[in-house]
Amino acid sequence: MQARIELMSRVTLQTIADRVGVSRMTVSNAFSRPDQLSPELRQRILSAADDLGYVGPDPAARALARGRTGAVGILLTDSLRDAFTDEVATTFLGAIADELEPSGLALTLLASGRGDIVPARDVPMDGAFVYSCDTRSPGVEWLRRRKLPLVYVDHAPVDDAPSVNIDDRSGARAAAEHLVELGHRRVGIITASFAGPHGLVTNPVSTGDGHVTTQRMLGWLDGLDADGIRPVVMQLPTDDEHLAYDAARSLLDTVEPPTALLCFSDLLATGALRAADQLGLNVPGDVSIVGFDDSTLAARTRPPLTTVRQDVAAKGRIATSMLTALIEQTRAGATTQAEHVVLPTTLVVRDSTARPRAVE
Amino acid sequence: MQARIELMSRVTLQTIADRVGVSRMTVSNAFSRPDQLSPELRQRILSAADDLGYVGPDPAARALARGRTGAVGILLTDSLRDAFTDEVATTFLGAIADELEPSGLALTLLASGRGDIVPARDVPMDGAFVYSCDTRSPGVEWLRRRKLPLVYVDHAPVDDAPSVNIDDRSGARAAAEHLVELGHRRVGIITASFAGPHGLVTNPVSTGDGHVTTQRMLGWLDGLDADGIRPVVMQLPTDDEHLAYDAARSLLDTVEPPTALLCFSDLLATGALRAADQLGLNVPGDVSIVGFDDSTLAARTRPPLTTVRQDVAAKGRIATSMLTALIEQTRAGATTQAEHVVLPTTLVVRDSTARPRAVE
DNA sequence: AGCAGGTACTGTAGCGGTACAGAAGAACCT
DNA sequence: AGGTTCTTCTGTACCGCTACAGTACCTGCT
Repeated sequence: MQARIELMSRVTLQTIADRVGVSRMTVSNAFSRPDQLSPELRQRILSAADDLGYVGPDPAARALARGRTGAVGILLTDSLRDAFTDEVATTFLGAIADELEPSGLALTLLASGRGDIVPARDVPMDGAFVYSCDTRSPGVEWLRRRKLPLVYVDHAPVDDAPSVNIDDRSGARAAAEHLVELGHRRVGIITASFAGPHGLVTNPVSTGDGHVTTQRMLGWLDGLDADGIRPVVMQLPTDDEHLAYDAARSLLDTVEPPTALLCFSDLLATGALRAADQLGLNVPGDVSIVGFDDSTLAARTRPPLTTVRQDVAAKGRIATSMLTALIEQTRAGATTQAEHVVLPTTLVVRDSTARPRAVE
Repeated sequence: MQARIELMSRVTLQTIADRVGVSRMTVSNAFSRPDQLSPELRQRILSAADDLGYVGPDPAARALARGRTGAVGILLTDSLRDAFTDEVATTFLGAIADELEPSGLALTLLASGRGDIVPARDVPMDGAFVYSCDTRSPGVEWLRRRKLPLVYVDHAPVDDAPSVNIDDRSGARAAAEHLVELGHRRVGIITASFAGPHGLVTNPVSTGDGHVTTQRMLGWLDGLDADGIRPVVMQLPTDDEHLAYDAARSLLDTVEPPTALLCFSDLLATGALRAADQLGLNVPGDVSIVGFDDSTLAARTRPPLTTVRQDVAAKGRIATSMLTALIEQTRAGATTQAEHVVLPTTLVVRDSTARPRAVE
């Protein structure tokens, strides 16, 4: 117990220790390991701390000493604003936040960080989610280099780290097959890809695409190829309703328009619905439209959308338990084979798809 | 330069210093203050660091030494999941995230934290937003005790801390006056309050309510009182469309139903619209309905909603610049009078309000 | 009496950085 | 030559806390 000079300075464990006449360590224990000292002494310490206006061990100092911060990060490719506009993303975030709550971990949103401060590199955290990011994004690279426990979501699986995906390919395939079964032969696709070329695309599977984009495209092609159908593909730079509207207009306003449209998301599908409406085309009479995700939007459009359902909340829950487990494991020094979960998708048929007029 | 034993242990500044043959401080400078050493040496150090797989100064250690973490928190009363379901909240979060990006600060969502880990107390951060929280919530208390720079949003202003609010009261009043001017005399109110009693309420202004709830109620009453109108008030525990549906049904399905409904949010208003529809009542022919917020929902309902517009994005931007300024100030030791911003609200008249039949 | 086993508290040695005040030499000026 | 100023690097002293290995004393058992 060395009585340090007690200036007006900050109240620390030492301040309290000096006041009560015990060692700093005992004060620390009073806060962090109550079983290490007698209840009476602990009470004395706690009330002295209260007198001095001490709130509790400084989180930053504690983080350094303990080696953990109490927060996990989530890296999102898009600007964070976009993440908050997209219903699928917000649902996912909500599920994570919810699932994280009992563990007491906070969720830190990692901006891409222009300039010299890069959150993925500079923010203290115990682990992170990589959500729907480009594998080559600098943020991902930083997180990996930091050797943080990572869980990839909607992202091409990386060997050594656990991942959660949905079965995008099968879902897309089911959607395509559904159209084929109805008798459609001229099919348009409206998809979104931050990488690839935009506009009308001839070779729809490009290498630079995000995992989800690629998988869905492969699935659609799987379903169409069987019948030799070559779709017309419009690729948008983002998942935006207005862009989809324009794209759908230009696809539908031709001499021999597609009788059905496969869309990357329900949001794009609503744009397509609006375009059809604008052109005086009946859905599903003149053109069938299929979405993806089965967001709340899908059931509310007119007509309600045929779409591919994914369980976004489950994705969030599973990712979270994987991450907390991984953090635990890493701390314990254990090494387990990384798990790669793929959640099922199911086709939900509503009223936006029907047989094309020609075959009726 | 003391050559510490170099085990398989972690790579730190010292490891690199030993390797290159300079002091640890110089290595630190190579990363954090490039102007303090010659470009050549810096390059040597950086490449040595790269060889050793060093990512950069450990964020937790740096946070302790520098006294800042690079993240700000946001405390939300509701479960975080709710925050992600509500469009107003997500828009607000998006605006904050966006505005925060250039500063390189990350945004940490503070869960209320059951159990012994309380993020508001235990997570390292440089400041925080208190968004639409109960003044007496334990989270707020912890943040205040930590003496963190705080900005209150949609929260009763606290003297010493800056705050951002919208003019809820005037907005609500304008909505009420609009109905009065149209000739409505029997008015119902559907509001949400996590505190007060729920169901039919006789004394609509209770003390335990949130600031926003109280202000809107006062505004509505301001507008109705002038003409001696005593509204029927239904108070819901949360901002939920289904609850609003039920509430609206029970209000409208009576002998002498209100000819107009004032709703706490556009979301509640959509519930009310659905209820009217279900009861075979025409909006606005049989009943007028007014929302609040002017979210994207409002323009999309049938009929489009008359509502009170608030600029949520501006709220987020202003709150963010206030917080960053406050953090800067606090660091500089300056003390300024806390600013209390109130943003305007405006009535947006669309097609969900009209004169009541009786007076036509 | 002698010793194992608790319980309650303490001291030391970090955790991995950064701030700040030098120190040593080169460059510039009069 | 002597003084000033810059540039470039170094040493020390923390930041505030915790892990861990004691120490001291008390209890109970043989």
